[in-house]
Amino acid sequence: MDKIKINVSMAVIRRLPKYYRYLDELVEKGITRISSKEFGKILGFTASQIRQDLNCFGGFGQQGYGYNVRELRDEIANILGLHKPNNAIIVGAGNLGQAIANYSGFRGSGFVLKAMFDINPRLVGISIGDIKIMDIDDMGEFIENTDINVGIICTPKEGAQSVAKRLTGEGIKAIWNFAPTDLEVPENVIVENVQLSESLMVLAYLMNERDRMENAQ
Amino acid sequence: MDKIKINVSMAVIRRLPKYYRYLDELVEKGITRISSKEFGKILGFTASQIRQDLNCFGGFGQQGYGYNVRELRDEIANILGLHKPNNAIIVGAGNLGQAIANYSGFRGSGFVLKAMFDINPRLVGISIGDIKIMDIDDMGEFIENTDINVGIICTPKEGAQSVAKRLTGEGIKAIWNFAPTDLEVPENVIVENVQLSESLMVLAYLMNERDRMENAQ
DNA sequence: ATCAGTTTGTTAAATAATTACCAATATATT
DNA sequence: AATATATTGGTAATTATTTAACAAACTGAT
Repeated sequence: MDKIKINVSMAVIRRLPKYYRYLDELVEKGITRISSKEFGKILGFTASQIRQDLNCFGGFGQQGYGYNVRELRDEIANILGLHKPNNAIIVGAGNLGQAIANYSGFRGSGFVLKAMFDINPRLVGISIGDIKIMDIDDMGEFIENTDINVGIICTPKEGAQSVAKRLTGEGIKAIWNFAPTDLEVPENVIVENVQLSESLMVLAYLMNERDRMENAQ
Repeated sequence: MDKIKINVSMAVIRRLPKYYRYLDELVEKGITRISSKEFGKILGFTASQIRQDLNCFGGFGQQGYGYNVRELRDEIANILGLHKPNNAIIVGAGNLGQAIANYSGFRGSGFVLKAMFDINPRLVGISIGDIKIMDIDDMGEFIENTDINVGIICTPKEGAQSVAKRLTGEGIKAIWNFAPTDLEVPENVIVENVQLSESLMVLAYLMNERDRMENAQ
């Protein structure tokens, strides 16, 4: 990694995975080079934005040529830290937790699921794929022994904050949160929320807005 | 709804569900009024931002008093269109599809799940709760007869675009997309993406960045 | 009723993000 | 080797978003 701008904005960071995804597709198609102009056309971004974004992390392109697709993909993988292994556990082994346990997107992201935990004795002992559901009281010991650094919260809203407290108490440094609530965690703990209900409400809004527009015509 | 600014930015729209969620909690706690200042403290926003956002849709507050919590919540529900019924189907009845079928967040959002569809004959015929999994070839007829206007795509990446094409061909006007790909749809069709892999990569980036910072100290 | 203290809606200022531009420098062609 | 063409990286201009400021208008207490 050549350079890293001190404060890369979240707007840029949230575009990186999309760059990565499309570059990976280009590699698979056997395309070896691409200009910001072409890439922008594919992504629906301006060429300027792509060049600005990439330049937060280094000058990966070459004048008159563009970007080497494979090289750029690997650089972005590196920036995203996709090569770094991170052991994770899921807390909450209900429908959503089980779906996440089966989630194929872990592959290639560096995250490795090591176990699931639940309070429901009916679930404890079951395996999802090769992942065991364990009692949540065994969680602390497991985290310590297995070098877990990511907790994935798939509990209902009500239990989420207490789970977060327990996880951070055990020294976990990052949480992927699917519970529909904002977690309070110590300053150095990273939380990335997946708010399904918010996404659904935005969809409702956009549908509603379109109706308003049509009626206004 | 008093007024609606012509072009409300997506930044504002994506904050509305959060306003709604917190207002709902305040109603449940029995709090009847709140100022933008207090509300901002709870949400982690500035008071200015809250007043600006709300004023895109109307003057819901009162000087010297603040906002009536219940009233404001109901106004936002109305703006989001949460009272309008929208019949939905899920396409792709694997782990994720089943988890979404059981998703409690549909309640109170106006969306009603009517059926699920899959190509896998092993899944067709099974019920998830009281929702039947049907053969995808029966989808067109079902959409027509049941007044479906939202499709929820939970298929793998590979099948997603063809499903989207089929759905829009049947006249569906909105898609909630969980497949890790960008869908091409006719102009008037709304797509809201839930990109789990992008969220996970952002988490990876932030963890990686924190490590860089710590090593730089 | 009056007055001090609040708090809004709105306008202005400041900040952030995106887009346009262009010199520098590469490639490709003759 | 010379020249035309392409394309970057960085800077400047533009646009969008957020924050600050404040007159107007309400509440609640005396």
